[in-house]
Amino acid sequence: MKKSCFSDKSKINKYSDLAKFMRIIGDDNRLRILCLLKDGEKCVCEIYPNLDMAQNLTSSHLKIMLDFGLINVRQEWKKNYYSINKKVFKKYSLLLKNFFKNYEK
Amino acid sequence: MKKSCFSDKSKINKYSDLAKFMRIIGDDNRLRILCLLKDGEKCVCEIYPNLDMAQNLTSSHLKIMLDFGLINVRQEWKKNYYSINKKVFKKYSLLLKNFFKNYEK
DNA sequence: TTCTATAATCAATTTATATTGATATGATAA
DNA sequence: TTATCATATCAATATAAATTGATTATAGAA
Repeated sequence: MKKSCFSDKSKINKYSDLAKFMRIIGDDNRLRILCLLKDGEKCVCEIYPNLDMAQNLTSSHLKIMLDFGLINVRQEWKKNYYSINKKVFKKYSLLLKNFFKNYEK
Repeated sequence: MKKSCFSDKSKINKYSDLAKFMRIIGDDNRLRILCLLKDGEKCVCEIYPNLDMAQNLTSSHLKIMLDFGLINVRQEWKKNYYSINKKVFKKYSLLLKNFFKNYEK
């Protein structure tokens, strides 16, 4: 019986990490924010009017993704510019790819 | 300014569907169940002892994935055999691949 | 019929997450 | 200094999801 799904500690951690990542991006608002950011760095003031979200709500979703490491901030004058952390995006992109590898064709 | 992330109805729905899918699999227990099922069809009685989960908890996670269409059931005698719905797996696999397409290298 | 195995369901609880409204911070401009 | 802009944070609330315990349903065996 294959045990690698659950009894191997490093695999369990990998899954729990992947699950957390999916909960981070498994939210309509955050997915839309990411979609905007894929187009390039944006400040909060550009994000929330376009997504029709409250400023504080937008900030809080940005903070969730920032804390997870999915995005970066850069401060300039009074503005905070957010951008995608490509390294982390790549990491999870590959984990997902691996998880689904036998189901793409 | 690129608007396709949020103002195009069909894109919004696509994202909200993808977000829901990620919430479905963004759970350690469900991810571990799926990992088991990738190995082939299993009945509940094979799943919960291996994952050290309560039987009813296992059933409830299976139901969540079944309702979403991610897995199939087949009844035989008193046992319910669950398996991965490859078509649905493929669908989301491709959506994810597309979402991450510029971040794999 | 009664017992047992397999599994689902329900109600209750716990835990986590999202959202809102109000306020605070810090920088710059007037 | 005061006003304003961009943003973050906090407390409160709302909503949703996970988990548990107990019960139910059903099929087959004794």
